[in-house]
Amino acid sequence: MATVGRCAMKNYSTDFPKLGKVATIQLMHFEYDPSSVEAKWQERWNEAHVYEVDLQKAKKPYFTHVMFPYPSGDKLHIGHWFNYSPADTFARFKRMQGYDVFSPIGFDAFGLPAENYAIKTGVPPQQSIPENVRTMITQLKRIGCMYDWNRMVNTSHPEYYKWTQWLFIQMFKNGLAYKKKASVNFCPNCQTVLANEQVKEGCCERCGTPVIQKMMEQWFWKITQYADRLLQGLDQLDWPEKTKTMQRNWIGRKEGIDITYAIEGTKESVTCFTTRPDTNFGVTFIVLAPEHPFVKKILIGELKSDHKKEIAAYVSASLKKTELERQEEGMSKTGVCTGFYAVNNLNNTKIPVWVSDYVLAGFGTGAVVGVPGHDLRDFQFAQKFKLPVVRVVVTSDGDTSAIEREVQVQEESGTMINSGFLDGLDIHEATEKIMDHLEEKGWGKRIVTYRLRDWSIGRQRYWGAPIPIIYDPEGKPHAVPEKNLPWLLPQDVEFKPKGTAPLAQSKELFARTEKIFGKGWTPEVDTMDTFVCSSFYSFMYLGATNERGEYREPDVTKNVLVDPVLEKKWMPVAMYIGGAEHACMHLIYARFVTMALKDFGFVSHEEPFKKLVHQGVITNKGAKMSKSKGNVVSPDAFIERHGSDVFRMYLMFMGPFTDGGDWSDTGIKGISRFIQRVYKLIQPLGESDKMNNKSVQEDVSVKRALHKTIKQVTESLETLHFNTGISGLMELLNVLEKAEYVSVETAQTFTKLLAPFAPHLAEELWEILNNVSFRAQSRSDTSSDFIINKPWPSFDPSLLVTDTMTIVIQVNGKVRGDVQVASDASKEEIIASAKQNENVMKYIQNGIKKEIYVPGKLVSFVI
RNA sequence: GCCGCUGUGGUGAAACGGUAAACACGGAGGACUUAAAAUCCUCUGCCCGUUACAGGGCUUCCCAGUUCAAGUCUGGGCAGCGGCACCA
Repeated sequence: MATVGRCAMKNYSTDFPKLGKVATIQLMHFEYDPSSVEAKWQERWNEAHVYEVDLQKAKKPYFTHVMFPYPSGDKLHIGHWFNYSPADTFARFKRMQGYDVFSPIGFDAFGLPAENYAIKTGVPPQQSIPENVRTMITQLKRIGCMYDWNRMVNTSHPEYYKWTQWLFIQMFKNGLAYKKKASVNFCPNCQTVLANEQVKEGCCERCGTPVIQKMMEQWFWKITQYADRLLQGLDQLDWPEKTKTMQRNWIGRKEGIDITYAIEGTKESVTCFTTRPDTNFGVTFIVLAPEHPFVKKILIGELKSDHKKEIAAYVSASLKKTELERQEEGMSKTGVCTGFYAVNNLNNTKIPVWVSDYVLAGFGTGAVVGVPGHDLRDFQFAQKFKLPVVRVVVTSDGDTSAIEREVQVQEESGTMINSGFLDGLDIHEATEKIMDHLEEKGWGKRIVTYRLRDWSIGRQRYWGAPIPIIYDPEGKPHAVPEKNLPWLLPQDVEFKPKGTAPLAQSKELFARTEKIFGKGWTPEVDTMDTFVCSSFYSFMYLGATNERGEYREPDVTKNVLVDPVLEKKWMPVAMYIGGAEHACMHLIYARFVTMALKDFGFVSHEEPFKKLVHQGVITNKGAKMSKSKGNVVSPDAFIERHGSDVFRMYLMFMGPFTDGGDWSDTGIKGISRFIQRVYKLIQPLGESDKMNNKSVQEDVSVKRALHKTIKQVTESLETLHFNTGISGLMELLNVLEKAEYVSVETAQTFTKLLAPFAPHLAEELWEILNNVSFRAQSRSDTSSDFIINKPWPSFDPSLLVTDTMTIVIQVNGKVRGDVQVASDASKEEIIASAKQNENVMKYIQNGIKKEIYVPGKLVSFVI
């Protein structure tokens, strides 16, 4: 129809509608044109700085943000929208509830995704990243989120990364950063070391290449020192249980004992870690990891072994295997005998010492006792190499070993046999008793182990914050003095990875180091893992001052990472929203760094995120959307056609926020219709003088429906059930459309309820309704202020009570009818009238055994 | 293998232990239109029954249990998803 866009062209001025328009308006078919209206309000919000918060003056601080994106070359995809728009709806709701909501956004601009994009396009990251950031800012602004753009952060900006470097220096000074030669995960494709957390199923988290183990001199941060605190802190957090469990499992605290065995005919001993010392009488062999020091001594000839050749071949072969190959070998065990024997002091038996790569160098002591009677892996090893199997536990069903059924069962209960002084004891009692015994004799020592490894933070890549370390001519590391920060990322390097750290090629970096520190001094050439940059960015938001990524406190020598007053006031983040995939990466690093910063005295809180929510994943035909699969759905076409409001509402309406779901655009029409219908209902109110007609009264049922909706939408938003919130608004719209008369007050309240979901349309309608109110001189909300600054409506509980109510009648649990009664009817009256129901009477003829009345709900007869 | 989550119409989904399927999509029929789109109205879980109304039976992955009453609580299966995994 020709009127498309017509409404969009008028009404933007605050001029009153001309008289005489009323009659024609009712005949016209109005359509809402989102593209111009959304642009208009985005501009006005921007001009009025509505979403900027005065952090000092704010009275009811509410700090919320989403996990910031990395600026790769791709545009914002559905996943971003599914994360950001519901988060924004929640932030708007909180703001209307009267909180000073601080909702910033930034860019995780260092690291592999950004750098890989640069490598692919051949454009250096220092050039392409700012471009991508600019594009993404434009796109983010089109969503219409209430971001405080004055406090944007960008981790690749020197103003930011000097604080990343400052953080490293604090870690170094406090003994939490150290360099050591260790077997580390290495991705041959990305040409860099990876942290344990960044290896998924033996492959690189970023590119999927099988990861290999490499001995390298690397920088680590001592996250293991915080293992127990990271574990305990979880109990206080309002986080999804699933995420807390994942962190608990990742930390993997285990209590056990280190038992030391003398090796016959040598002065050597081997220490094995076990959590099941109760089965120690069943030990028939010992297995060492190929990297174990005892094995090394054999290889260098310090210990004489007849099997040296086989051992050497085995060790070199297994060191070449990738993580994936080790895993794929699965159940088939390999290994070689060393020819040495250990002595089990408990029963004075001689047990052979073997080498096998099913024992991991990095866990426990890198040596285990083989208990083939009660451990599947040991059993398989024993079978393969014809080693004896001894059973020492009888389970309750009389089975001496689960192994007999070819399944590994970690007995939860059972009784000891074949175990000397432990015989007859329950396995738990036996565990305690033998640990006491071993400690008394000096053969063992109770110990707690963790699965958690120290965080390997060095990367042999270009696009990251340089590690602020310099080496003196003796090779001893020193921190770059704070006054020399930012320790700039050199520009004179080829950024494409070649297996060595790109910074090592920088003449400028080496010259700079010698110039400042003297001849013979050299710089560290690794850069930091991007997860270091993102481990403290919430604090950085509080110190950011503008959209260019500059900060309030540029001087790192003052050690003020964040203004302590602001930090106390705003942290921890009240609501943090982002993907569950960060459960054991970013979310554990950020907690560790916050704890360390607290211990160093720079911040007052120990946990960064008080409440955490994960949005679900949007898939396409069941598969995760990814560029490589070519199944990424772009939001652009939908926004072009329906506008941001409709698109974000559709994403919220699709299903529960935390569930995600499979993408399909079949329902977006429903939301688009809803938006049009809302406009069609409310827009004419702004043009007519209908509301001045005092002879027409709004029906009480309309008020009642309105208040029911206020309650429903408020509760839905509080619990992030956006889908049911929207359906509540739809139900109300259905009522309003059928009503003969809708008051301006009702329309205003409806618009407020709509505001967090469809902010642009709500502002538009608010403006329209305010013009009317102003003319009518009858409203208090007459200012031309934004709807986002208006208070969230509250409901009147008395309006939720109706005069009559429907009581359902059940007989033996089956519904047999219902009855209308007055709201204030007594139990007796209600039961009496229930018995009068014609259909019910058929069933209760033979007498009633029991009568149950659930107030306001139902009557249940048992016959 | 271990840990966690999920399972409801043709579809996305609702449902303080209390009328299962709200809201929406899709579908069918109708109105308007030269026509299409858009819009509006009616119907829409399955089966029996009736000209029509009434009625009745069945139904939330499967099997038990608790309860006047179970999608919801308990136990045991099955299926799917996610995390961890040769971790001693």
